[in-house]
Amino acid sequence: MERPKQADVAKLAGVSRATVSYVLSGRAGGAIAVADETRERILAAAAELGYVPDAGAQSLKSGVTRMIGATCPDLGNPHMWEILHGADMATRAQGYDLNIISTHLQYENERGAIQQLLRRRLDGLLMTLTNAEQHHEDLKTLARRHSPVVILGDYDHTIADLDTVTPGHREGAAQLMTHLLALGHRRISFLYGVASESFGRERLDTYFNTLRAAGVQPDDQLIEVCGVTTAQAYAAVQRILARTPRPTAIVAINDQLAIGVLRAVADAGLRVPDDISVAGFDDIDLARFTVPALTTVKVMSDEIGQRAVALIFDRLKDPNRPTQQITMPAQLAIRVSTGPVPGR
Amino acid sequence: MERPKQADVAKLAGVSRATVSYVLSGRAGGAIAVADETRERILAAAAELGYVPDAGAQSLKSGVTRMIGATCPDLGNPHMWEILHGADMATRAQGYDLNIISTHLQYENERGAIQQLLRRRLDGLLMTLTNAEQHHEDLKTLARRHSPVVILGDYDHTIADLDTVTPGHREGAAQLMTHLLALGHRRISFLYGVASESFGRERLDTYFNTLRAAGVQPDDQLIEVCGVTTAQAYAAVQRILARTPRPTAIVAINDQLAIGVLRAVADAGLRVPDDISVAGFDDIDLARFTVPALTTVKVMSDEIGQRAVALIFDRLKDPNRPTQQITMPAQLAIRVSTGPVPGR
DNA sequence: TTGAAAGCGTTACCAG
DNA sequence: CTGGTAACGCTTTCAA
Repeated sequence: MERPKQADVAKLAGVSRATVSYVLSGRAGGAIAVADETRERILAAAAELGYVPDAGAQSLKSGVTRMIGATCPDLGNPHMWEILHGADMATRAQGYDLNIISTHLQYENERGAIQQLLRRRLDGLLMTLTNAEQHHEDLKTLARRHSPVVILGDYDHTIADLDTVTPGHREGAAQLMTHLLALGHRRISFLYGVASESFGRERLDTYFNTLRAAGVQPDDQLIEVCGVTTAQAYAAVQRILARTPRPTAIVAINDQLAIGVLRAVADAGLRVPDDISVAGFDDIDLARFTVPALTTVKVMSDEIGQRAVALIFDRLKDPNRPTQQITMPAQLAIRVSTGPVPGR
Repeated sequence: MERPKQADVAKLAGVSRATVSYVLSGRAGGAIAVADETRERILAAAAELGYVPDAGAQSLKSGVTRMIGATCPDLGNPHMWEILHGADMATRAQGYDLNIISTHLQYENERGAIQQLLRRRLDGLLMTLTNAEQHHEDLKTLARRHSPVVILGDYDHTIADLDTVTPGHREGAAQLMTHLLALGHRRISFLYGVASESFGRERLDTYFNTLRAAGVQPDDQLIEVCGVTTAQAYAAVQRILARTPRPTAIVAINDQLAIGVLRAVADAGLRVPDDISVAGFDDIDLARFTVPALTTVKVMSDEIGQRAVALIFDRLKDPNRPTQQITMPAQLAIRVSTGPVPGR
């Protein structure tokens, strides 16, 4: 038999298709009563044939797929899969499947994920957007329809009114800058390696604001833009170190880049933190294992994923509820890669 | 309108549903002819309503979903997402969607992925199995049906006859051991951090065989079992270093663990490679950026994903073709974490 | 308790 | 070129 269908099970068990449906969907026993003997017979027949209901046909009828999507902008960033892990656990807990969609930081692929939401009737979608502004139109439409979509990351709520879960990067950046200023650092370089200008902007903004509030005039020369990979960060550090006077600290916009910074600094014959301090964001698992261990802003990655999924299920329950904007707390994790400014 | 359907588009354009189907599926122009003017009208109507065809209904009809699944046993292992990246690109190139399913190294979740293949009618499934033997029954069934399934990793082909793509860990392990032996190492510890006893076994076997072939009697004391996380590797190294005499080299079963080894060795006040050599497997992106840079076995992660997807499409084209077992080449990447045995 | 039949949104065939 | 109609596999009334 190529692929047994409900009718085959019914025939083998000698009952009607309706009865098979009742038993297999677990509805028998409640409102619908089915003889125990019949029930066993159906179960046995299904097992014998290796029958598996066709989810497509089921959802055509029911309108739900029990499938939730989540975009991953960069499979190479450990921070993302920590979030995805939390999302996956929360999704499974409800008996749904999580479908991870890699977007490689590309607009078309992000758009493709929205198309999957629509075409494949995903019951929900978690999105990390490289550049939300580009998706203006689509997001407006999703918002208007109260689609079960949650945006992860810093997001300009005025683009379209959607549920969001934002890591506390802003708060964390302030803590980190305060920490560095207290150690006497004034020439602090910021390594801005992201996919688009708007992404991670909140960390850069906070960098400027905190400096100014401390009476330090920011120097645009100290902002170094690079790509998202560790290798690109490594290359960018060469440029940073060539500046005179040399910065006394480098803040990378995430830990993935900070790892490249640590290595580049070591290769330049400088010591961390004696000659130069290094810090990152996210507190990925590996941050504790770099040499030296990395000072970084801990965000609650796992919980971010969980909360986002919770928002999806909330909206599924009540599609018209007002949108929610959740900002997760952050906490500076001071390790050994940051220290007093040299000569102090 | 809640969700426009084909009929709505047809009504707005003033044509029949069949015509809409022809135009939207791009079949118009060939065997079926549709007036250009009509065609434009339909496209305009679809755009105006924001019509998106229902993939569930389409695949109920066509029997295909244009969706391929891929399990990821451990989102925390960079090697995996390098493979997934390759798979994703290859999948997209064919206009299919790749659906990444996280399994957290758990049997039930791996089984769940197989269920998704069946229930959701995935057109193919890439599987990395924690313990293939456990899946004996399911795999046999899949093989019998010539299901479009590809197993990634070292796999005992006699369990069930399936397509496989295997990283060249065996060959790489031999190269690595030869390298260490040539450097004078005899007490080489092997850090075996995997989800189950069968996983990664080929590397351990090769370790034993190469030692014996070199006339070195393996010492079971030097095999240290741990979990899959960097933190667990870190803890395991404490135990390894307590051995007397202390090993002169530590081989970790993958780079993710090797990073924990590097850090633990540094924390113990030992220098790599002067006091102890360290090596790993996979050559993840980060391996070049550890301090010191890690000697490791490079496997062609991206290509592994690509080849696996190619096997899926091959089978889709010809379901009954014989199975293929592909082993990808490996290459030892000698960096600075390995050196001559101390005192030589 | 069970069977018959309608319908979910789509495609594809067959007459007009 | 277009409209009607029969599937695709399933769930769910409604009667019996």
